[in-house]
Amino acid sequence: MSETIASSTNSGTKCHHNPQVSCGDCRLNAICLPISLHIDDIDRLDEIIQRGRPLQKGEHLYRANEPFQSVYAVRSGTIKAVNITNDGQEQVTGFYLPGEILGMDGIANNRYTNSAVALETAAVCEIPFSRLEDLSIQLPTLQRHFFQLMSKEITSDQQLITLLSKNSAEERIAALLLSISTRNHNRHLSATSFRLPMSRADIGNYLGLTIETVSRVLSRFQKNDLLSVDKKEINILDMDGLKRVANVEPSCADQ
Amino acid sequence: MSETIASSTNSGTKCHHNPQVSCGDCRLNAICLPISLHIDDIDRLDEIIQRGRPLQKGEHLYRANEPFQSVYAVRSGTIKAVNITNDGQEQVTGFYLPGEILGMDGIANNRYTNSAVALETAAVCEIPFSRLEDLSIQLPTLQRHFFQLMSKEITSDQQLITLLSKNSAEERIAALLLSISTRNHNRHLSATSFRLPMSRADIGNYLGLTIETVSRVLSRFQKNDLLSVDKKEINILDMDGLKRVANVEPSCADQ
DNA sequence: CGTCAGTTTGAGCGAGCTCAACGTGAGTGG
DNA sequence: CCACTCACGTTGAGCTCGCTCAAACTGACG
Repeated sequence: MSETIASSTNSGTKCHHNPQVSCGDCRLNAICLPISLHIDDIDRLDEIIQRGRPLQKGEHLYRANEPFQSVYAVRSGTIKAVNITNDGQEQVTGFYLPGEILGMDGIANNRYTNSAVALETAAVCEIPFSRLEDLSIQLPTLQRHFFQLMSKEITSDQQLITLLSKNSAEERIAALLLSISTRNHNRHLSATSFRLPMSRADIGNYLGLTIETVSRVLSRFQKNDLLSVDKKEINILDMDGLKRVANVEPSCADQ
Repeated sequence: MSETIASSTNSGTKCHHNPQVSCGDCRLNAICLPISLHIDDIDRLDEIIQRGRPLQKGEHLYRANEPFQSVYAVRSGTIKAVNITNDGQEQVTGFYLPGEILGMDGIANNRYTNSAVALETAAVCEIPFSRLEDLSIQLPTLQRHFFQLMSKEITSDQQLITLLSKNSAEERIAALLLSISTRNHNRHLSATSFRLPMSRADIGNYLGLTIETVSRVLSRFQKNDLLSVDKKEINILDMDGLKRVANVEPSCADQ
């Protein structure tokens, strides 16, 4: 495992948006692309990764239909992926938190099918895909890991399909809250107390609901003492109750 | 292109379920995994592919939670992928027609997350994944193509997410019909006249609708002279009208 | 002939949408 | 400092699309 590497080297600059930190030093390397790579191999991956200035809230990382060049790892902040429908509506297809990879939709046709927009100040690592392909040939572990990442995107998209097709408004919103909670926990943040990075409109769009319904359901959850809501601050008070509402067995959430 | 290969070699056995046909001889090799591979490379791919007896209607190709070993290319017939929810309901996440690849959901955790069930007598090519990985390292074109296939699965899942989240029952059903039409056309079959391989229940499950709604919408389409329906036989009478209902620009459908 | 799975059609209901009003807080400019 | 705006969120009232429940039809098969 590579977790020991992160703490053994210098980590003087603490700001999460800092573009200087290499993969070997990154606190996310246990859940990001470098997972299970050897030390030397992490350095080789590190060499192809480009780190630019942070994105401001609302700024595009890429736009649908642009030529595909790279996939991106979120370093800090949150990015949403948005699909533009034929009649001009937007569909949010995913929220990407630190350590998660986006842009893989662009591989199929060498054009992104989604747009990616920062929901708050966010820093990303750009991974030029052609160089990742080359490196994958030399490092079978990396090839396998990237296959797994894409497969994970497929399974989480299919989870969302199921959610949209089968579940009520309450179940959808509970499932999203639990998903964010779990992903925070995996990043060693609080599973019960966090700030939603996205607006009610984004939540509704993602879950196929109106903002009014999102608002009403959150109010209802609060009334039932499942959680407390203050604008975007969420405090889960009754985790098991929330899981019961989401129809999820007590141990897991989606993604 | 490899299309010329198919017709230049012997194709004495015409039955689509025939397990003897190699990739080089297969009439689907222009849209299946061998696409854009060189002749010699197709033979190397062919060596790792296993072809068993056809599946009967209702038979499982694999089940959710089984250890992942292989991905599968559909050779004939139709396979549906089904996700089992926590509370035991089934969600159809995709229909796979000849030339299409399924099973990629299993890569992430070395277990299938879906079950795969034959909707009619169907033959598949089994592609052991570990051998595909090895070959991908030796054939960069194959690696790239498999990345593209996975990406295509992601984009088509996201199309479905958008459909479920934003579109009415009529739009969803029109979109599905157009998708099947397009995919038939790509396989050099009629785009306007075909047999639905799946039941109303499967359609409804896939599209997040009840069987009653599916039936009513199809009746309405027939009443409006968009198509004629006779059990599972579909005849599209007004393609542009159907595309208008689906909110799709005249040239394309999903997947 | 009965049975059974799949499908069609009708009648009434309800979850979530639409429309509308109001509340809140941050920013801006006098 | 207040007045104003603007984005975002909350809450209420009524409506609608698709669901539920129920009945009847069709064709395949023993």
